[in-house]
Amino acid sequence: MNIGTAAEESGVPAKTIRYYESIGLIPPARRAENGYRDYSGFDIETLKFIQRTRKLGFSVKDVGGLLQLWRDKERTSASVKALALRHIDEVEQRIGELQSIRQTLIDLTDRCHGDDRPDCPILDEFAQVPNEARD
Amino acid sequence: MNIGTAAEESGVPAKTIRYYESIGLIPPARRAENGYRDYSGFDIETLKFIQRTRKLGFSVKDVGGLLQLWRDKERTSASVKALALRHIDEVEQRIGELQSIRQTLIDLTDRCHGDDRPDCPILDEFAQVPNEARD
DNA sequence: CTTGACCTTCCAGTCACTGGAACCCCATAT
DNA sequence: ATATGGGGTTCCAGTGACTGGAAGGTCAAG
Repeated sequence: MNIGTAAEESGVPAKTIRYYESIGLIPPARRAENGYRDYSGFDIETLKFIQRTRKLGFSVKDVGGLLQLWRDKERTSASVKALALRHIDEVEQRIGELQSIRQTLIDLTDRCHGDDRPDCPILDEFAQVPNEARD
Repeated sequence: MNIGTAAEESGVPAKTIRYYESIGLIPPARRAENGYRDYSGFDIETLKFIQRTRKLGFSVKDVGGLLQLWRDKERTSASVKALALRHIDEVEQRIGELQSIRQTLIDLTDRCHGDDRPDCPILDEFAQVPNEARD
């Protein structure tokens, strides 16, 4: 199977497959006689695995770890769960930050009339003291 | 004021101030006789403005836009509000994505016993069909 | 006069791709 | 036979927003 077909089947762009090979996330592909990369059904499964974990926000490094655990039939489920739980922590951390940002922005935009006049509480807030010096 | 002091006062690292200058987000700093960058209180205000908007997740490009609006006394509050509302949309979008990721990961980890045995629903899910083919 | 803490520039690395140039290969239509 | 179009190959550069580090100049204190 050529890289284009592998890309289609796995959902990972051809360019990205080559990139994953170049950084060692996947082993170098077998080559056909003409020099083209040649992929098997198993390779596609690996690419799909990568695709799914990437979509769940795991870093490429973590995906590498997950791939190793996947291949290692002696792994403990605890080691996998630990990696996943750590990632959940990071995601929740980020959600919290974004929610705080969101609330601040909503407070600001609520106070801005948003018309033709130049005076704007949003810019005022960006320009003035952050919060506590208003007391 | 030297760059180190400006960094301290504004909260923007010296390295980052130079970077902002290099990409044109801020104009080239005045130079003292020894060639050192020299910052004024007004420069510090600008850096603080940048710091605050960056912390609210605006891209450097958007921060540039906000700086222009800030300097332009003829701007309309509507233009500022529009930029902010657009950013709120992006933030909410991202929060939604992360919440969906979080839920998926929690569902997965809940089903994983996390002990010494190798069988693990998390890896199974990453390896198997995504969702719909389970039906 | 030396030490250490500043400052300067410039280049490289991060993360995870993505775009593009320049080239090769292959099947089909003319 | 050949032109065309669509694969594939490599390698280099760019993205965003910094950050680290090397190599060197400057300055105040001991």
